[in-house]
Amino acid sequence: MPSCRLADDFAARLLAWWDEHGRHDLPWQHPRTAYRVWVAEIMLQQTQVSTVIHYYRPFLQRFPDLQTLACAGIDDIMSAWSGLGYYRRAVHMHRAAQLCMQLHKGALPTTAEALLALPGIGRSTANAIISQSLDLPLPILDGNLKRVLARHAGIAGWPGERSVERKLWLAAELRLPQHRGADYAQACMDLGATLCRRRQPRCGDCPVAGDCHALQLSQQDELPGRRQRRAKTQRQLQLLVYRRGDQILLQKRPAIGIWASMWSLPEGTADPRSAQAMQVIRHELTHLQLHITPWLMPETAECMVADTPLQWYKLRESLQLGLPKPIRDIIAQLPEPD
DNA sequence: AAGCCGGGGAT
DNA sequence: ATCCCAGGCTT
Repeated sequence: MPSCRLADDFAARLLAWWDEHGRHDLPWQHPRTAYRVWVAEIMLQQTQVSTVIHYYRPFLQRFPDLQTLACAGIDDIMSAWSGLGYYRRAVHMHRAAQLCMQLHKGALPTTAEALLALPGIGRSTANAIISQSLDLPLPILDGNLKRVLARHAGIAGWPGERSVERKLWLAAELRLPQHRGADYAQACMDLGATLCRRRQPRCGDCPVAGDCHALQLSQQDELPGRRQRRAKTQRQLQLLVYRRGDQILLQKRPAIGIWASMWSLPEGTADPRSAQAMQVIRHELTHLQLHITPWLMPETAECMVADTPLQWYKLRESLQLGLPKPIRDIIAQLPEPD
């Protein structure tokens, strides 16, 4: 069967390359327990290794096992997550940990199906956890693999499209080895991260360049295809800065929407006759552009009643809470109290 | 199928 | 400025 030859060749060459040139010292590789791999995989969703590196060890120090995470308060978890972005991941992880306490005797389940049922875990993440912690060969399809496979198999189109994604999953399955599932998953990602990069791929060093479709046709720069880009919607955000001596008033964001469940500055409208507009901050997200106007409220102003919790914090303490970056920046540039 | 959800790094 | 990153969830 030709597909077996493909799998053997591809995986064997990749593994041989990885043994010598791969990354063997990432913090979640030692030991490769399910909990440690899970935390890493969630942090790594849409987030680069170079960023996650700074968060992973402190997070594990604070939440060394699944039970600790399940029993922790969401504020503690959000604080540890602060700066990583996509904060819903932290909420999902907390809920997943509690579900594991109820349904799986306090451990992560050991089948992809059961993992898939947990919030925050899709097919790729489930397979990544199983393959790495149990050393079983299962296909994964993250940003690295989408690029590697689109090029090696010559799959055109934007991977966000269903039809393209289906082809990519099939290509991933066809290349699976019989053994060394954990090393193979890591090898695939290392190939994408270090050689088969978006720009300037190092095809001269690639172990699977010999039968790479993109290289044969010089299509490395065209594959994978890009999404059609759209204009970002613009959104205004008015934030209120209430000072009381060395304290500042913060408000919990709603559980849905941007910065879900995080502490932030209260949102509302200010009277420009009494409040002082600070410098407008532009904050880019994937799908929209925020124009944030912070309003310095007069000291005598009363804060309106809100539908989410309000809390006074000392300036210095507030910066330890885990605030969205623009909020941190606004607070950091406030003048010190007299 | 398309929209939503952050922040940082590279170019 | 623009693109991309160890994606998944919701509508």
